[in-house]
Amino acid sequence: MSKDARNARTAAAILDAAAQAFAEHGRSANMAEFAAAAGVSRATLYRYYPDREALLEALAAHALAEAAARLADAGLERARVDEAIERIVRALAAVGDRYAVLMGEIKAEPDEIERLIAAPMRAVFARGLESGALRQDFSAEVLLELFGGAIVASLKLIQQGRLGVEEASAAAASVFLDGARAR
Amino acid sequence: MSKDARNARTAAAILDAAAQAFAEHGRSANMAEFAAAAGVSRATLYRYYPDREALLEALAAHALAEAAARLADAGLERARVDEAIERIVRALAAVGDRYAVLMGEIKAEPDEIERLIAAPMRAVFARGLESGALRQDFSAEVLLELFGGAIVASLKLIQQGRLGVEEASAAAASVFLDGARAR
DNA sequence: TCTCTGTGAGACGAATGTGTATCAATATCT
DNA sequence: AGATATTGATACACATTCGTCTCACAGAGA
Repeated sequence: MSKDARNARTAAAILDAAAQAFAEHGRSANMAEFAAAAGVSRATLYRYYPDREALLEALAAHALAEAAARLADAGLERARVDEAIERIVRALAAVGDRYAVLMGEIKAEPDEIERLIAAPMRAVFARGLESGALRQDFSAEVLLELFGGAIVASLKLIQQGRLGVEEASAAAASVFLDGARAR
Repeated sequence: MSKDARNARTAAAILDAAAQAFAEHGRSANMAEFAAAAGVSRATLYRYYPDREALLEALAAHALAEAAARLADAGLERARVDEAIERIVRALAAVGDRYAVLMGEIKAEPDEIERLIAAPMRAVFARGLESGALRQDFSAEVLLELFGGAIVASLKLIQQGRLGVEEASAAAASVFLDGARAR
């Protein structure tokens, strides 16, 4: 294996371990804990990520990229609005399952989040409002926020092991959708 | 004013200021910041609350007591299920508006939370399931969690100033209720 | 084998936050 | 006014974490 490839592999391994350690120890996880989780010395960790912020940034970028990829793969614009909403829940639940703790801590560019995550969702809701599939008495923004609440709730159910990913996604999508649908 | 009354007043003032500072500076607020927010020296702060944990505990107890009081005043058991759910949202939105940041940080006794907050809500949902007012395909636990997600979403809308307390409460209650109601 | 690169181990200084102690100044009570 | 309690300011010891640095060691490649 070339040294570049090995470096990239180590960097990725550190990132994966960091994500896990972050989920376990919470927001206050040390660089030492990240290093330990990655099976690497603290010195090495600093060689790959010059400081804590860089690590968190890389972590956020990683999670963001994965979520964006799943969302892009979901073919939202070609699906009916209610089907699209179900797909969004499933896509984000699958990713958020591993990165949920980052939610309140992310250092990613808000522009990127807006462009890759919020915009596609917003488009679905706008379409739903325009086509009359969604109730008209609340704005897309408000519906989007409530939808986010449902997703977060489903993530909690998943993390507590009370429901599987599929069940939790279905519950969140079904309840939200029945509530947000035009009658 | 007697010294006891004055002490109590100072303690309360510190607590109020701490709640505000906590909401502003977030989870990592210093004792120094709490003291400054209360217009009191750090030494005095330590005289009233021997350590950080004691302060946070008192803060949580305060918030919990207020939420519990509002919930108890709501007369949930005497209202129809959907009306009770609307009242819960309004009650918790009014309190959570000021204490939302504590959500993930509370040091309160889980028993107390269960007894004062979760149990009354659970009772409403159990009643709704039993009477057929709520859909039967999800457990009370799951519905409760999704309901919590809706409430948190409404708190976010309130804090961002995008909706008033009344509007946000109404939106959360209406969307959740339409989604959770039996058809 | 020799060299080079990456790594682990550990020491280190700087910064920050916590909780304690002291003392002078101020407000309150008698 | 005089005694007492409360406060602010300040200094301190202690712990934690961060980020840097050095050095010895092991493995890959020439």
